[in-house]
Amino acid sequence: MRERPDPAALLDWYDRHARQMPWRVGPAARANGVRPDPYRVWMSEIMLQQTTVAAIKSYFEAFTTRWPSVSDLAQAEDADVMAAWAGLGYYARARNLLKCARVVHHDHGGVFPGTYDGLIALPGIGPYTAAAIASIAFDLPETVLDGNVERVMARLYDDHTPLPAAKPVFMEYAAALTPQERPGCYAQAVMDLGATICTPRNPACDLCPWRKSCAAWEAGTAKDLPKKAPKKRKPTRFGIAYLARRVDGAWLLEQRPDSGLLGGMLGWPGSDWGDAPTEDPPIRAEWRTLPAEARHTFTHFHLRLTVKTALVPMDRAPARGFFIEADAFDPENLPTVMRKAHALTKS
DNA sequence: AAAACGTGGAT
DNA sequence: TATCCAAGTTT
Repeated sequence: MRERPDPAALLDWYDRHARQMPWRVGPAARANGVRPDPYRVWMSEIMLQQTTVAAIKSYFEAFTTRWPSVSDLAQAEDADVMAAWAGLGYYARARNLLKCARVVHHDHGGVFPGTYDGLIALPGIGPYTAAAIASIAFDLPETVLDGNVERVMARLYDDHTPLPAAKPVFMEYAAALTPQERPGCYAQAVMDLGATICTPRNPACDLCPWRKSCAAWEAGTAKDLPKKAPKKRKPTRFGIAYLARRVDGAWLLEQRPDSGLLGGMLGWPGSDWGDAPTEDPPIRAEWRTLPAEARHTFTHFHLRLTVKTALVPMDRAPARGFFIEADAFDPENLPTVMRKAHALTKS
């Protein structure tokens, strides 16, 4: 007979195997009443949305060093924050990060709300992140349901209902297991379990503290769960990017509109991205087409970008965009697709 | 409620 | 090379 999953067994496992992260307070220190800085927890959770721990590492370090508190961040320039986020993706997160910091600074005295309802009212904080901050930073018994927890629940209950339709049910499973004791450790424990043991492929069931409680283990179906709705295939779009360099070395860039793809980021002026882009140079010049195109894949389409370059005189005004002096230009401040286009000019 | 929204690493 | 995947939110 299968046993009910025991939160205490997972907590015991976590006490021995908790991963260390720069924003975490380990189980031992927590037992002594130490809690993590809500600002750092929040920052980590926003960065971790659909993003791996490895990918955010240097960004978390850079952000928290440069802006040690939420009030510091609230007073930052938009352009500095967007530039610092460049390369991490999902740029709405950066815009909302700044919005959220400013609301916390101006409306909450620089102190994060200590409730789920207070947190979810903030920009960029949805159901998962509100529960994560409430539990991890404030030790409230809120239930986190992220991709890890969904996978763990699908397997514990051998539930073959495809995601995302299964989400409400998985939430019920997860909520029923959330303990009143040590909810902050528990939230991190169940996500650590999903990240290190109950992994998407080749789960390490032998090492799992919940193996005896796992219906999928019993049924031998763990590796096939969770089921997911079939994905749509990505279409290919085409575009043109115009990389103009002034004779003094300055580059012609533009700030993209706040909404939509790469919103709020710097980028090369270009055509629309579609089936057959039309020429639309941002400045009069003799344009040369580079032999290779920049290829990049976004969430929902592939892009093949034709890169055109030109050298322009000092006194010529652009129709779109603005020149950035060579000294002030850093391709690291651009989103990845724009970095790729720039890199092609150097080979 | 389905679609938009990035990127890099693993397989 | 193609596909999947990673601590989701917004519209």
